[in-house]
Amino acid sequence: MKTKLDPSADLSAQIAGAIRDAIIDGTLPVDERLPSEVELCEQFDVSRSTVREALKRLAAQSLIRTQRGATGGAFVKRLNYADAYAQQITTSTLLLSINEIDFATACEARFTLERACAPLSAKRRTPDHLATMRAEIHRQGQIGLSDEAFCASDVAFHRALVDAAHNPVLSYQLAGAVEAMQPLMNMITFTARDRDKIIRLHTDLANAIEQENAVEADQVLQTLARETNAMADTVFTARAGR
Amino acid sequence: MKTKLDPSADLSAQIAGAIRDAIIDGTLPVDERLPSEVELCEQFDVSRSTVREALKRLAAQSLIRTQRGATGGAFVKRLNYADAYAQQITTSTLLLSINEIDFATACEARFTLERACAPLSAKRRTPDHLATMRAEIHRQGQIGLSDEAFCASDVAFHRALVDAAHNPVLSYQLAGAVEAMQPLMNMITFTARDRDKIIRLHTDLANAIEQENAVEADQVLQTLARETNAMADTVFTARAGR
DNA sequence: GCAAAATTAAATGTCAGACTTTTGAAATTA
DNA sequence: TAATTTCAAAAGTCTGACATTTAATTTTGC
Repeated sequence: MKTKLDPSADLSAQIAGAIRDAIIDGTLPVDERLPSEVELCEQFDVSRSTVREALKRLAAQSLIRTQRGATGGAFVKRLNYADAYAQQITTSTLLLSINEIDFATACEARFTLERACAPLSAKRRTPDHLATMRAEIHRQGQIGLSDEAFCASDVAFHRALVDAAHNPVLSYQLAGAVEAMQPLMNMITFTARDRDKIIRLHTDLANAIEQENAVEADQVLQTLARETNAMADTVFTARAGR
Repeated sequence: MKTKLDPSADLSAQIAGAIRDAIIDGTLPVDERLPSEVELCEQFDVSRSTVREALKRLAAQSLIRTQRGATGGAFVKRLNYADAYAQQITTSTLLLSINEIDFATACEARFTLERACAPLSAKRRTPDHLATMRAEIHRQGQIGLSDEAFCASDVAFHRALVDAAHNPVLSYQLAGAVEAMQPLMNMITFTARDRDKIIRLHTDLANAIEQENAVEADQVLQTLARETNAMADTVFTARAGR
């Protein structure tokens, strides 16, 4: 079964597109083995290099995995959350940095999404998630903690808050927003007073979630959003002044 | 400057990773030309096929674009929203379908995110967005409209609602959630009465947004979420019964 | 001298064929 | 029967060639 391609356009992109479509619409189910490279050469009437370039494109999108050896080949990959996260985060991070999204916009998006999540988290949180949140709060209070480590802990704290909603789709969407902001957050140097303020708000938030108090959690998140913006403003105006 | 690679692992993946890192951390700025394929061969001490496979991986993630000809080469691409959307939607769609996310979970995520957006939309909506919403409502009322077209219009309506918040990061995040749900939505056949109900709620929602009434908009969205779940339940239990 | 046309060079795109490495299965042997 | 060897299929890599595209350069014609 020869499949026709447009010889004037990029062949490997066309082949990758054809296979991608077959995966998305279910023609090629998960764990199905694709034809071998040589068979694909014959099917599309191209050389092996071209087929291989197409397969690498698909591998880069986590659509296939390959195995070497006798029973090896390219298989439709069961896309897992870890791979999807990783891809979403590179894309989101680049989108923010390249398109010069300002801190306020990214911050608004992040806290808007988190506030949406909070009522569900308050209702469904388990001791496990609360423990993670408390542990991160404790870490944030340690002296000598670098700004990067503080920000990383901040991400972990908010991640736990989101995961507590027990909705994998929400977790997936929000992970992108929160993690993509990290490079922006890392531009800020937090003063000791800033950190204290954040830690206090985190504690309030954890308490509200523990008490299943969605209204209180929402208010804390609003305050946290305002404070974060204010801190960023201070840093950026000071930097612009020099 | 030779860069060392681990010869036991996938070479093209390592090269792609090295270049990707350089792009993400800003070492390679937007529109910068990468070394030519031959130069990359020398730098990494591999053959041209391997270099090309690495470049195709990067192209698949929209990190580079290539130009042929004398002054051509591979350039760091300015990632735009359209490309980022497209990638996010393929990933989200696959994640939902492959991991058997149930309708209720996806639906909850979608409406939770939309409800987060609604207050901002109510505050910032322009006549333009309202006009789009009204136009889609009108289309949804046309007789003889196929289920697919109805769903597509539904997506367009909610997209306009989200875009009215005037936050590109929110639009980006939500587009993934809403569009990824479309295959699930397309499994549902809406009865005429269902459509009427949805159209009435859409009208209420557009009115609330027009009147800048965030509370009302939130309540309508909650109702819409409940109704959508109920309709899906009816369809799925009926299907399971047979 | 200037504009159009032809040439050239550099880069990606494609192809063909060889060799290497991995890996499971089959054949052989103790 | 169990361990070992052999084999074959498949992906991974390399080399070298040719095709195509594109901009810069050179040549030509007036």
